[in-house]
Amino acid sequence: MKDTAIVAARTRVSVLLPLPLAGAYDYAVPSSMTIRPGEFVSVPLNHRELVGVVWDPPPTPDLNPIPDRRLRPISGTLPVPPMTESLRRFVDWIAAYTLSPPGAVLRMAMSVPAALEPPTPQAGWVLAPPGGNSRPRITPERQRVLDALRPGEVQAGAPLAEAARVSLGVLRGMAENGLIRPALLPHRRRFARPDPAHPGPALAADQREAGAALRAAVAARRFGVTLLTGVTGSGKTEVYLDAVAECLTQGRQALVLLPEIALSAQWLDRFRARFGVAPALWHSEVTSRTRRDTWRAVAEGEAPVVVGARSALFLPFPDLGLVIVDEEHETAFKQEEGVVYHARDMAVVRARLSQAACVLVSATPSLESLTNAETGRYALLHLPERHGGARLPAVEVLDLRRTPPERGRFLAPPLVEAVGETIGRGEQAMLFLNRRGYAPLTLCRHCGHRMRCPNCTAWLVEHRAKRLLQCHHCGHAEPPPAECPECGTANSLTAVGPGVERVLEEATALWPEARRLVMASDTLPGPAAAAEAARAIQDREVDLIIGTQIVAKGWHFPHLTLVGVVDADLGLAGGDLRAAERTVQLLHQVAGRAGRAEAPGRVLLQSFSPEHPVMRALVSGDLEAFMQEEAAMRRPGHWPPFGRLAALIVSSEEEREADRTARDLGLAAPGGEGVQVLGPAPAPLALLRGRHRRRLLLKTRRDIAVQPILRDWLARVAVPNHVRVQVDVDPVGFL
DNA sequence: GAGCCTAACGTA
DNA sequence: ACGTTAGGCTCA
Repeated sequence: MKDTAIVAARTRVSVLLPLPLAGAYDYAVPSSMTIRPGEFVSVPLNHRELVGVVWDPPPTPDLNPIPDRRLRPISGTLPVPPMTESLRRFVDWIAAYTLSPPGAVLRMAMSVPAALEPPTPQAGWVLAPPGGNSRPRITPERQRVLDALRPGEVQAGAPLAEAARVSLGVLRGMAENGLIRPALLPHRRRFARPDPAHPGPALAADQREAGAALRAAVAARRFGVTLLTGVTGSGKTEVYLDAVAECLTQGRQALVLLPEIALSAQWLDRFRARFGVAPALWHSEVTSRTRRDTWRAVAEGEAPVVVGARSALFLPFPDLGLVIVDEEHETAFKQEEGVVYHARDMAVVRARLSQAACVLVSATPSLESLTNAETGRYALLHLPERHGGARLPAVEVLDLRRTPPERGRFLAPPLVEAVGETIGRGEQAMLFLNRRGYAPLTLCRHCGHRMRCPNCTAWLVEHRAKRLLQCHHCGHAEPPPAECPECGTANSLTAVGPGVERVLEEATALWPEARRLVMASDTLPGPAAAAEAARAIQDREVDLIIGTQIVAKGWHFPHLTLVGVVDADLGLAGGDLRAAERTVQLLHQVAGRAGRAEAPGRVLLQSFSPEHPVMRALVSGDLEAFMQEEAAMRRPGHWPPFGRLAALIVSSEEEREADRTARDLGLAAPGGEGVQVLGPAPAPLALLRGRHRRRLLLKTRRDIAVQPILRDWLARVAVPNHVRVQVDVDPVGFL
């Protein structure tokens, strides 16, 4: 049924409320009201008024409906464009796929309650028509106001007064004298329309070709997915911005999803270079006023392009024509709390339900997307080379067994030498270590006691600058004790292993003259700090960058020619299915920061196992072959993407309760052809935020859906209060 | 999600 | 007997 179909004849409708209820509730429609599906309505629930959305009749009618006479009436409708059918189906789809209550998903699409209220019209001033009997005096101040206002133009008081360099009192006086009159400001268009014809940067031949293919996909106005790959620095962004331009020409809206949007000032510069204006932004740092305006502008079709984090998927686009997921391999797209979903996969669904083109972009695509490209479900576009004279950096492994660092140090002599040479030449170097703080472990030299988090199965990380031992999982922090809490020996606690702070300390000793900058999430709080750091690096105010994974994300540092990876083996330990894939992706992205202009780049990987397939892939640069080996390892056991996986995480503050429920689930485990349950076993973080966690994994063949099996399974097991069973369909990272 | 009910516990 | 609090239930 189309959204526009009027169902005035209905006396009752289903209303989905943004609450974790099992389903929609029915309400009576007063005869004076015309209600369409998707309408935002205010309804009574218990003793309060709530805003919900008129939902479509459920496919199977309720066997035990509330009788009409017991229904409560809808109180009113809200003056907002109704939720589109495609967004309603998206909410239903995610709820069914993730086994979440639909209302919990709806809440994500109603995250800005203020946007649903009628906008308060803003007052301003307009020139009064000439004439009238009295001739008011025109002072210089008044003249400046008259000059600042064009005939018929309405301006708000504060900016008008500022433009005319007068106080607000002058405006009031002029109004009394009939020179100007109050008027309502026209609805301000806050989002400039990006101009698809704006002259953007010149594209190379292969970029133009890929751009044309994407344009054709957008112009088809049909659903389809394209995987856009290409080495780091090959200009993928400019290519997909071409697709955005086509989408604008088609008069439809475009959505670009980025991980860690807050840190992408450089990305916005590129957008501005292509279109002349900035896009609408959507992420957690956007202020409430802007959120409200953005939500409304999107709903009214006045924000043609939105760039945002994963939650932007739930914005009310009336005519979405293109969804782009940049850095599609990033695990940051996985939402781990509340409704557990993967934004990359949901972007594909959103595009399908909106008849839109979808483009997944990465220099290091996930095995999931590569496999979909191989089987023909996705189209594949590949940009083979860097442009502007830049070449891919040369990658070497530094064997730490043969050239170990000095005792108590973490940089091996060849790396120390390379960094010294690089900054000596006036170029920039980067040391990458994916670990915040000073040291990951504090150990008693006397008794071997390790400083552990009281709430989690984790060591406390020393942050020396803050004089704290911190847990990176729950936020627990304590000052480092003077003596060992176990054996009482004084001054016996030692820092073991490096974090970026400790690498900085070593760098300071080695190159006291070099200008150093640490980039980590806790040293760059917020987008402004990150943007400032990027500017300082681009303007060559920095010689040596020491950073965690935030340095891997899409930065363009033209003067950076050397990247040293302090611990390339980090991340390979542990039984994670995707550990190798993720390490290759991360290190390849980090390596890709080097040599993005004329000067060639060099990458040194410090490793204890240079023969590991991950190191070999990085050195050869042949990621394709590496991914094929990965595929060959996962295919026989039906591991993703060649099979399906769902995790049940059982957690409780009482260890025995968690164990008992996990065991009960294990006893009730489903089976049969192509269905397998692994566990229960302690979850990788067996204790997290004070809760004991057990995990079961359901693995099925690709042609078997996990949701009905999970629903059945959970229905057969009684879960006591205080025990939580969290369902994670398609888990990434085995937390 | 939030108010309301109930049960359990504490206090005089 | 009465007040307080925590947890569970229900909402159309």
